[in-house]
Amino acid sequence: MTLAHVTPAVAVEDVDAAVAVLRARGLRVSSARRVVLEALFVAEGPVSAEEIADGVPGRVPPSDLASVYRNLETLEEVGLVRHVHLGHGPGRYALPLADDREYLVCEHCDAACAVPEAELADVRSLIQERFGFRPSFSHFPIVGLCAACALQPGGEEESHAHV
Amino acid sequence: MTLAHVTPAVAVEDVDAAVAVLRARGLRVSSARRVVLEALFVAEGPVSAEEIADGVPGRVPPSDLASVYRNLETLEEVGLVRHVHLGHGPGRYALPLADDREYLVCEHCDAACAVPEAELADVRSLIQERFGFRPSFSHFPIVGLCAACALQPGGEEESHAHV
DNA sequence: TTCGATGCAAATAGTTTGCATTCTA
DNA sequence: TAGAATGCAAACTATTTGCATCGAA
Repeated sequence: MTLAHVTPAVAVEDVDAAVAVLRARGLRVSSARRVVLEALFVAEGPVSAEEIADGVPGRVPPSDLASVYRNLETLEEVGLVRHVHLGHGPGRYALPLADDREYLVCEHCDAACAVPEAELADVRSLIQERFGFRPSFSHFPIVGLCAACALQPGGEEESHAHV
Repeated sequence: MTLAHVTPAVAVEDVDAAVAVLRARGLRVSSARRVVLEALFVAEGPVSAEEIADGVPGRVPPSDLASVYRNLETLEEVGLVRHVHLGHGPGRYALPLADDREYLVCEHCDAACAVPEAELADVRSLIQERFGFRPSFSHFPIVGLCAACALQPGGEEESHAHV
């Protein structure tokens, strides 16, 4: 599954809008599929398939993990979902919101810091000019040390991730 | 295993030199451990643990995969080995050679293009100035589209990886 | 002769697939 | 009511761990 063909993002403002997109593409709107969308709308940032399958108490019912994966794949083909690999750990899925954000992931404390994608524009063009290589920080983001962890070389094992 | 403490690289020119380093650290030199080193010296670039365990016909005998992982971990703690995550797929291990190289990985054709780490210096400093974030392209390299794949948006499923 | 390292097997995490059943369109 | 999607179980990939045995120092 080398996302060779990255479907253009389809930003929608609520579950109903997403559902309309699905119908427009001739896809069925099952409750399992709707639940995945609900979980993504409730989520504050990129979440794992397992977190989606677990549901959100009182807000989103739990669902079958395999179906979640299948639905995420379908939704991503449609453009309603994107996924990122934030260093180690499971892939994380999110809605492509209006303000596109990319991540800087700290490999020490696991914090993922979201920056507007525009702010990486000249990093991207610097790399493209020099190597003829067009980096995409949206699927495999930049990993390194956040400001805090760069300073203190010794300790700090706390994870203050805010994905 | 969040490589919080990245051991300084120890570049050696042959298996015997590596073995000497092990002994100096009070580590034992078993045949399994020596075989991992031999495989890494024979390898042309970063290889997976499984490739090491499979051995090289006529040159390096196959070995137990679990032991390979344990030895790679030990060798990495000593600084004799580094590992990278080249997009999807297994982690890949290599000796830290004198001329440090980092990778640009094409997510379309899987080619991994090695560039001298010095050539990424100002990409690194641009990111550090702007975000106070110190990127490390050595563990999770930059992923995107290589020159060839960036040009032809449609086809091309061939993998011309040269890691 | 000790304790680090091995090799096998089993466990684990993340993800995918097969298949009979369910339910949307 | 056709066939898309589900849900469960099982397979799969990458990696780790338990444990009895072996062997380097």
